[in-house]
Amino acid sequence: MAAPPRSFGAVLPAAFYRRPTLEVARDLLGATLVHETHAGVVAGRVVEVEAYIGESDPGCHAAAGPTARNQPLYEDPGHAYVYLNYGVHYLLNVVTEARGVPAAVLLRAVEPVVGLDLMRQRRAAPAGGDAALCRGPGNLARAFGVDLSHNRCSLTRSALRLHAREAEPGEIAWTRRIGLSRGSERYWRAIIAERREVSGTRAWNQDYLSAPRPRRGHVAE
DNA sequence: CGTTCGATGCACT
DNA sequence: GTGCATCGAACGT
Repeated sequence: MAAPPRSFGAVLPAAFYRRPTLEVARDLLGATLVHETHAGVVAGRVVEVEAYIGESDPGCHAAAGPTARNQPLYEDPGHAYVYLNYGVHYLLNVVTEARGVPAAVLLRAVEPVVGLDLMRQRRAAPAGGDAALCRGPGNLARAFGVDLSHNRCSLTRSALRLHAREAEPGEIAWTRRIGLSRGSERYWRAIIAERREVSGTRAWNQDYLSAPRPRRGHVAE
């Protein structure tokens, strides 16, 4: 069998997610995403996230108000919002703010830490090596075995969890969001700078050099 | 290095 | 019927 699972920080409590989304996004950098399944344990350190905040955010799935699909965004902070994108990839979000306030943080990339063999299996050993195993939100979900069955699951109680970071994450940079048809002008993507596991081109990742700081004020009423 | 394009399922109009 | 919070292969510079 594999080596005994190493210990991580404490599981992040619901109160962690019940805060302004940009603060949650920032504080998720360096946290550890863990998933235990019958196939084994995988874990990785979060290095890239994006915030989606409210019905006034054109990039947020709640931009047109509540629908059947985006219902989890309106529910309890600390739960997962998973959906199928482009008919091909599952994307994993963590719900933030408060009940009734549709907001979430998209997990876009982690640095593989535990269960690399299982990740390689699930990802069919991608070109780019281990740094690419969980680079990009679709790849991350695949490497972690996350699919629609994890929609609405509690990230504070289930086999899919986030653990508090145990060390400072390093330099954090805010950039424009990537890949959106609307809302890409907002600097709501946070990355740990200079990490090979972060997705996007050099241009996208250097965009922060002239970027304003993210605006505050997206707090639940 | 860069850009373009097809695959693919389903929510939404 | 339209349009994606993507990915990787294929091609151009």
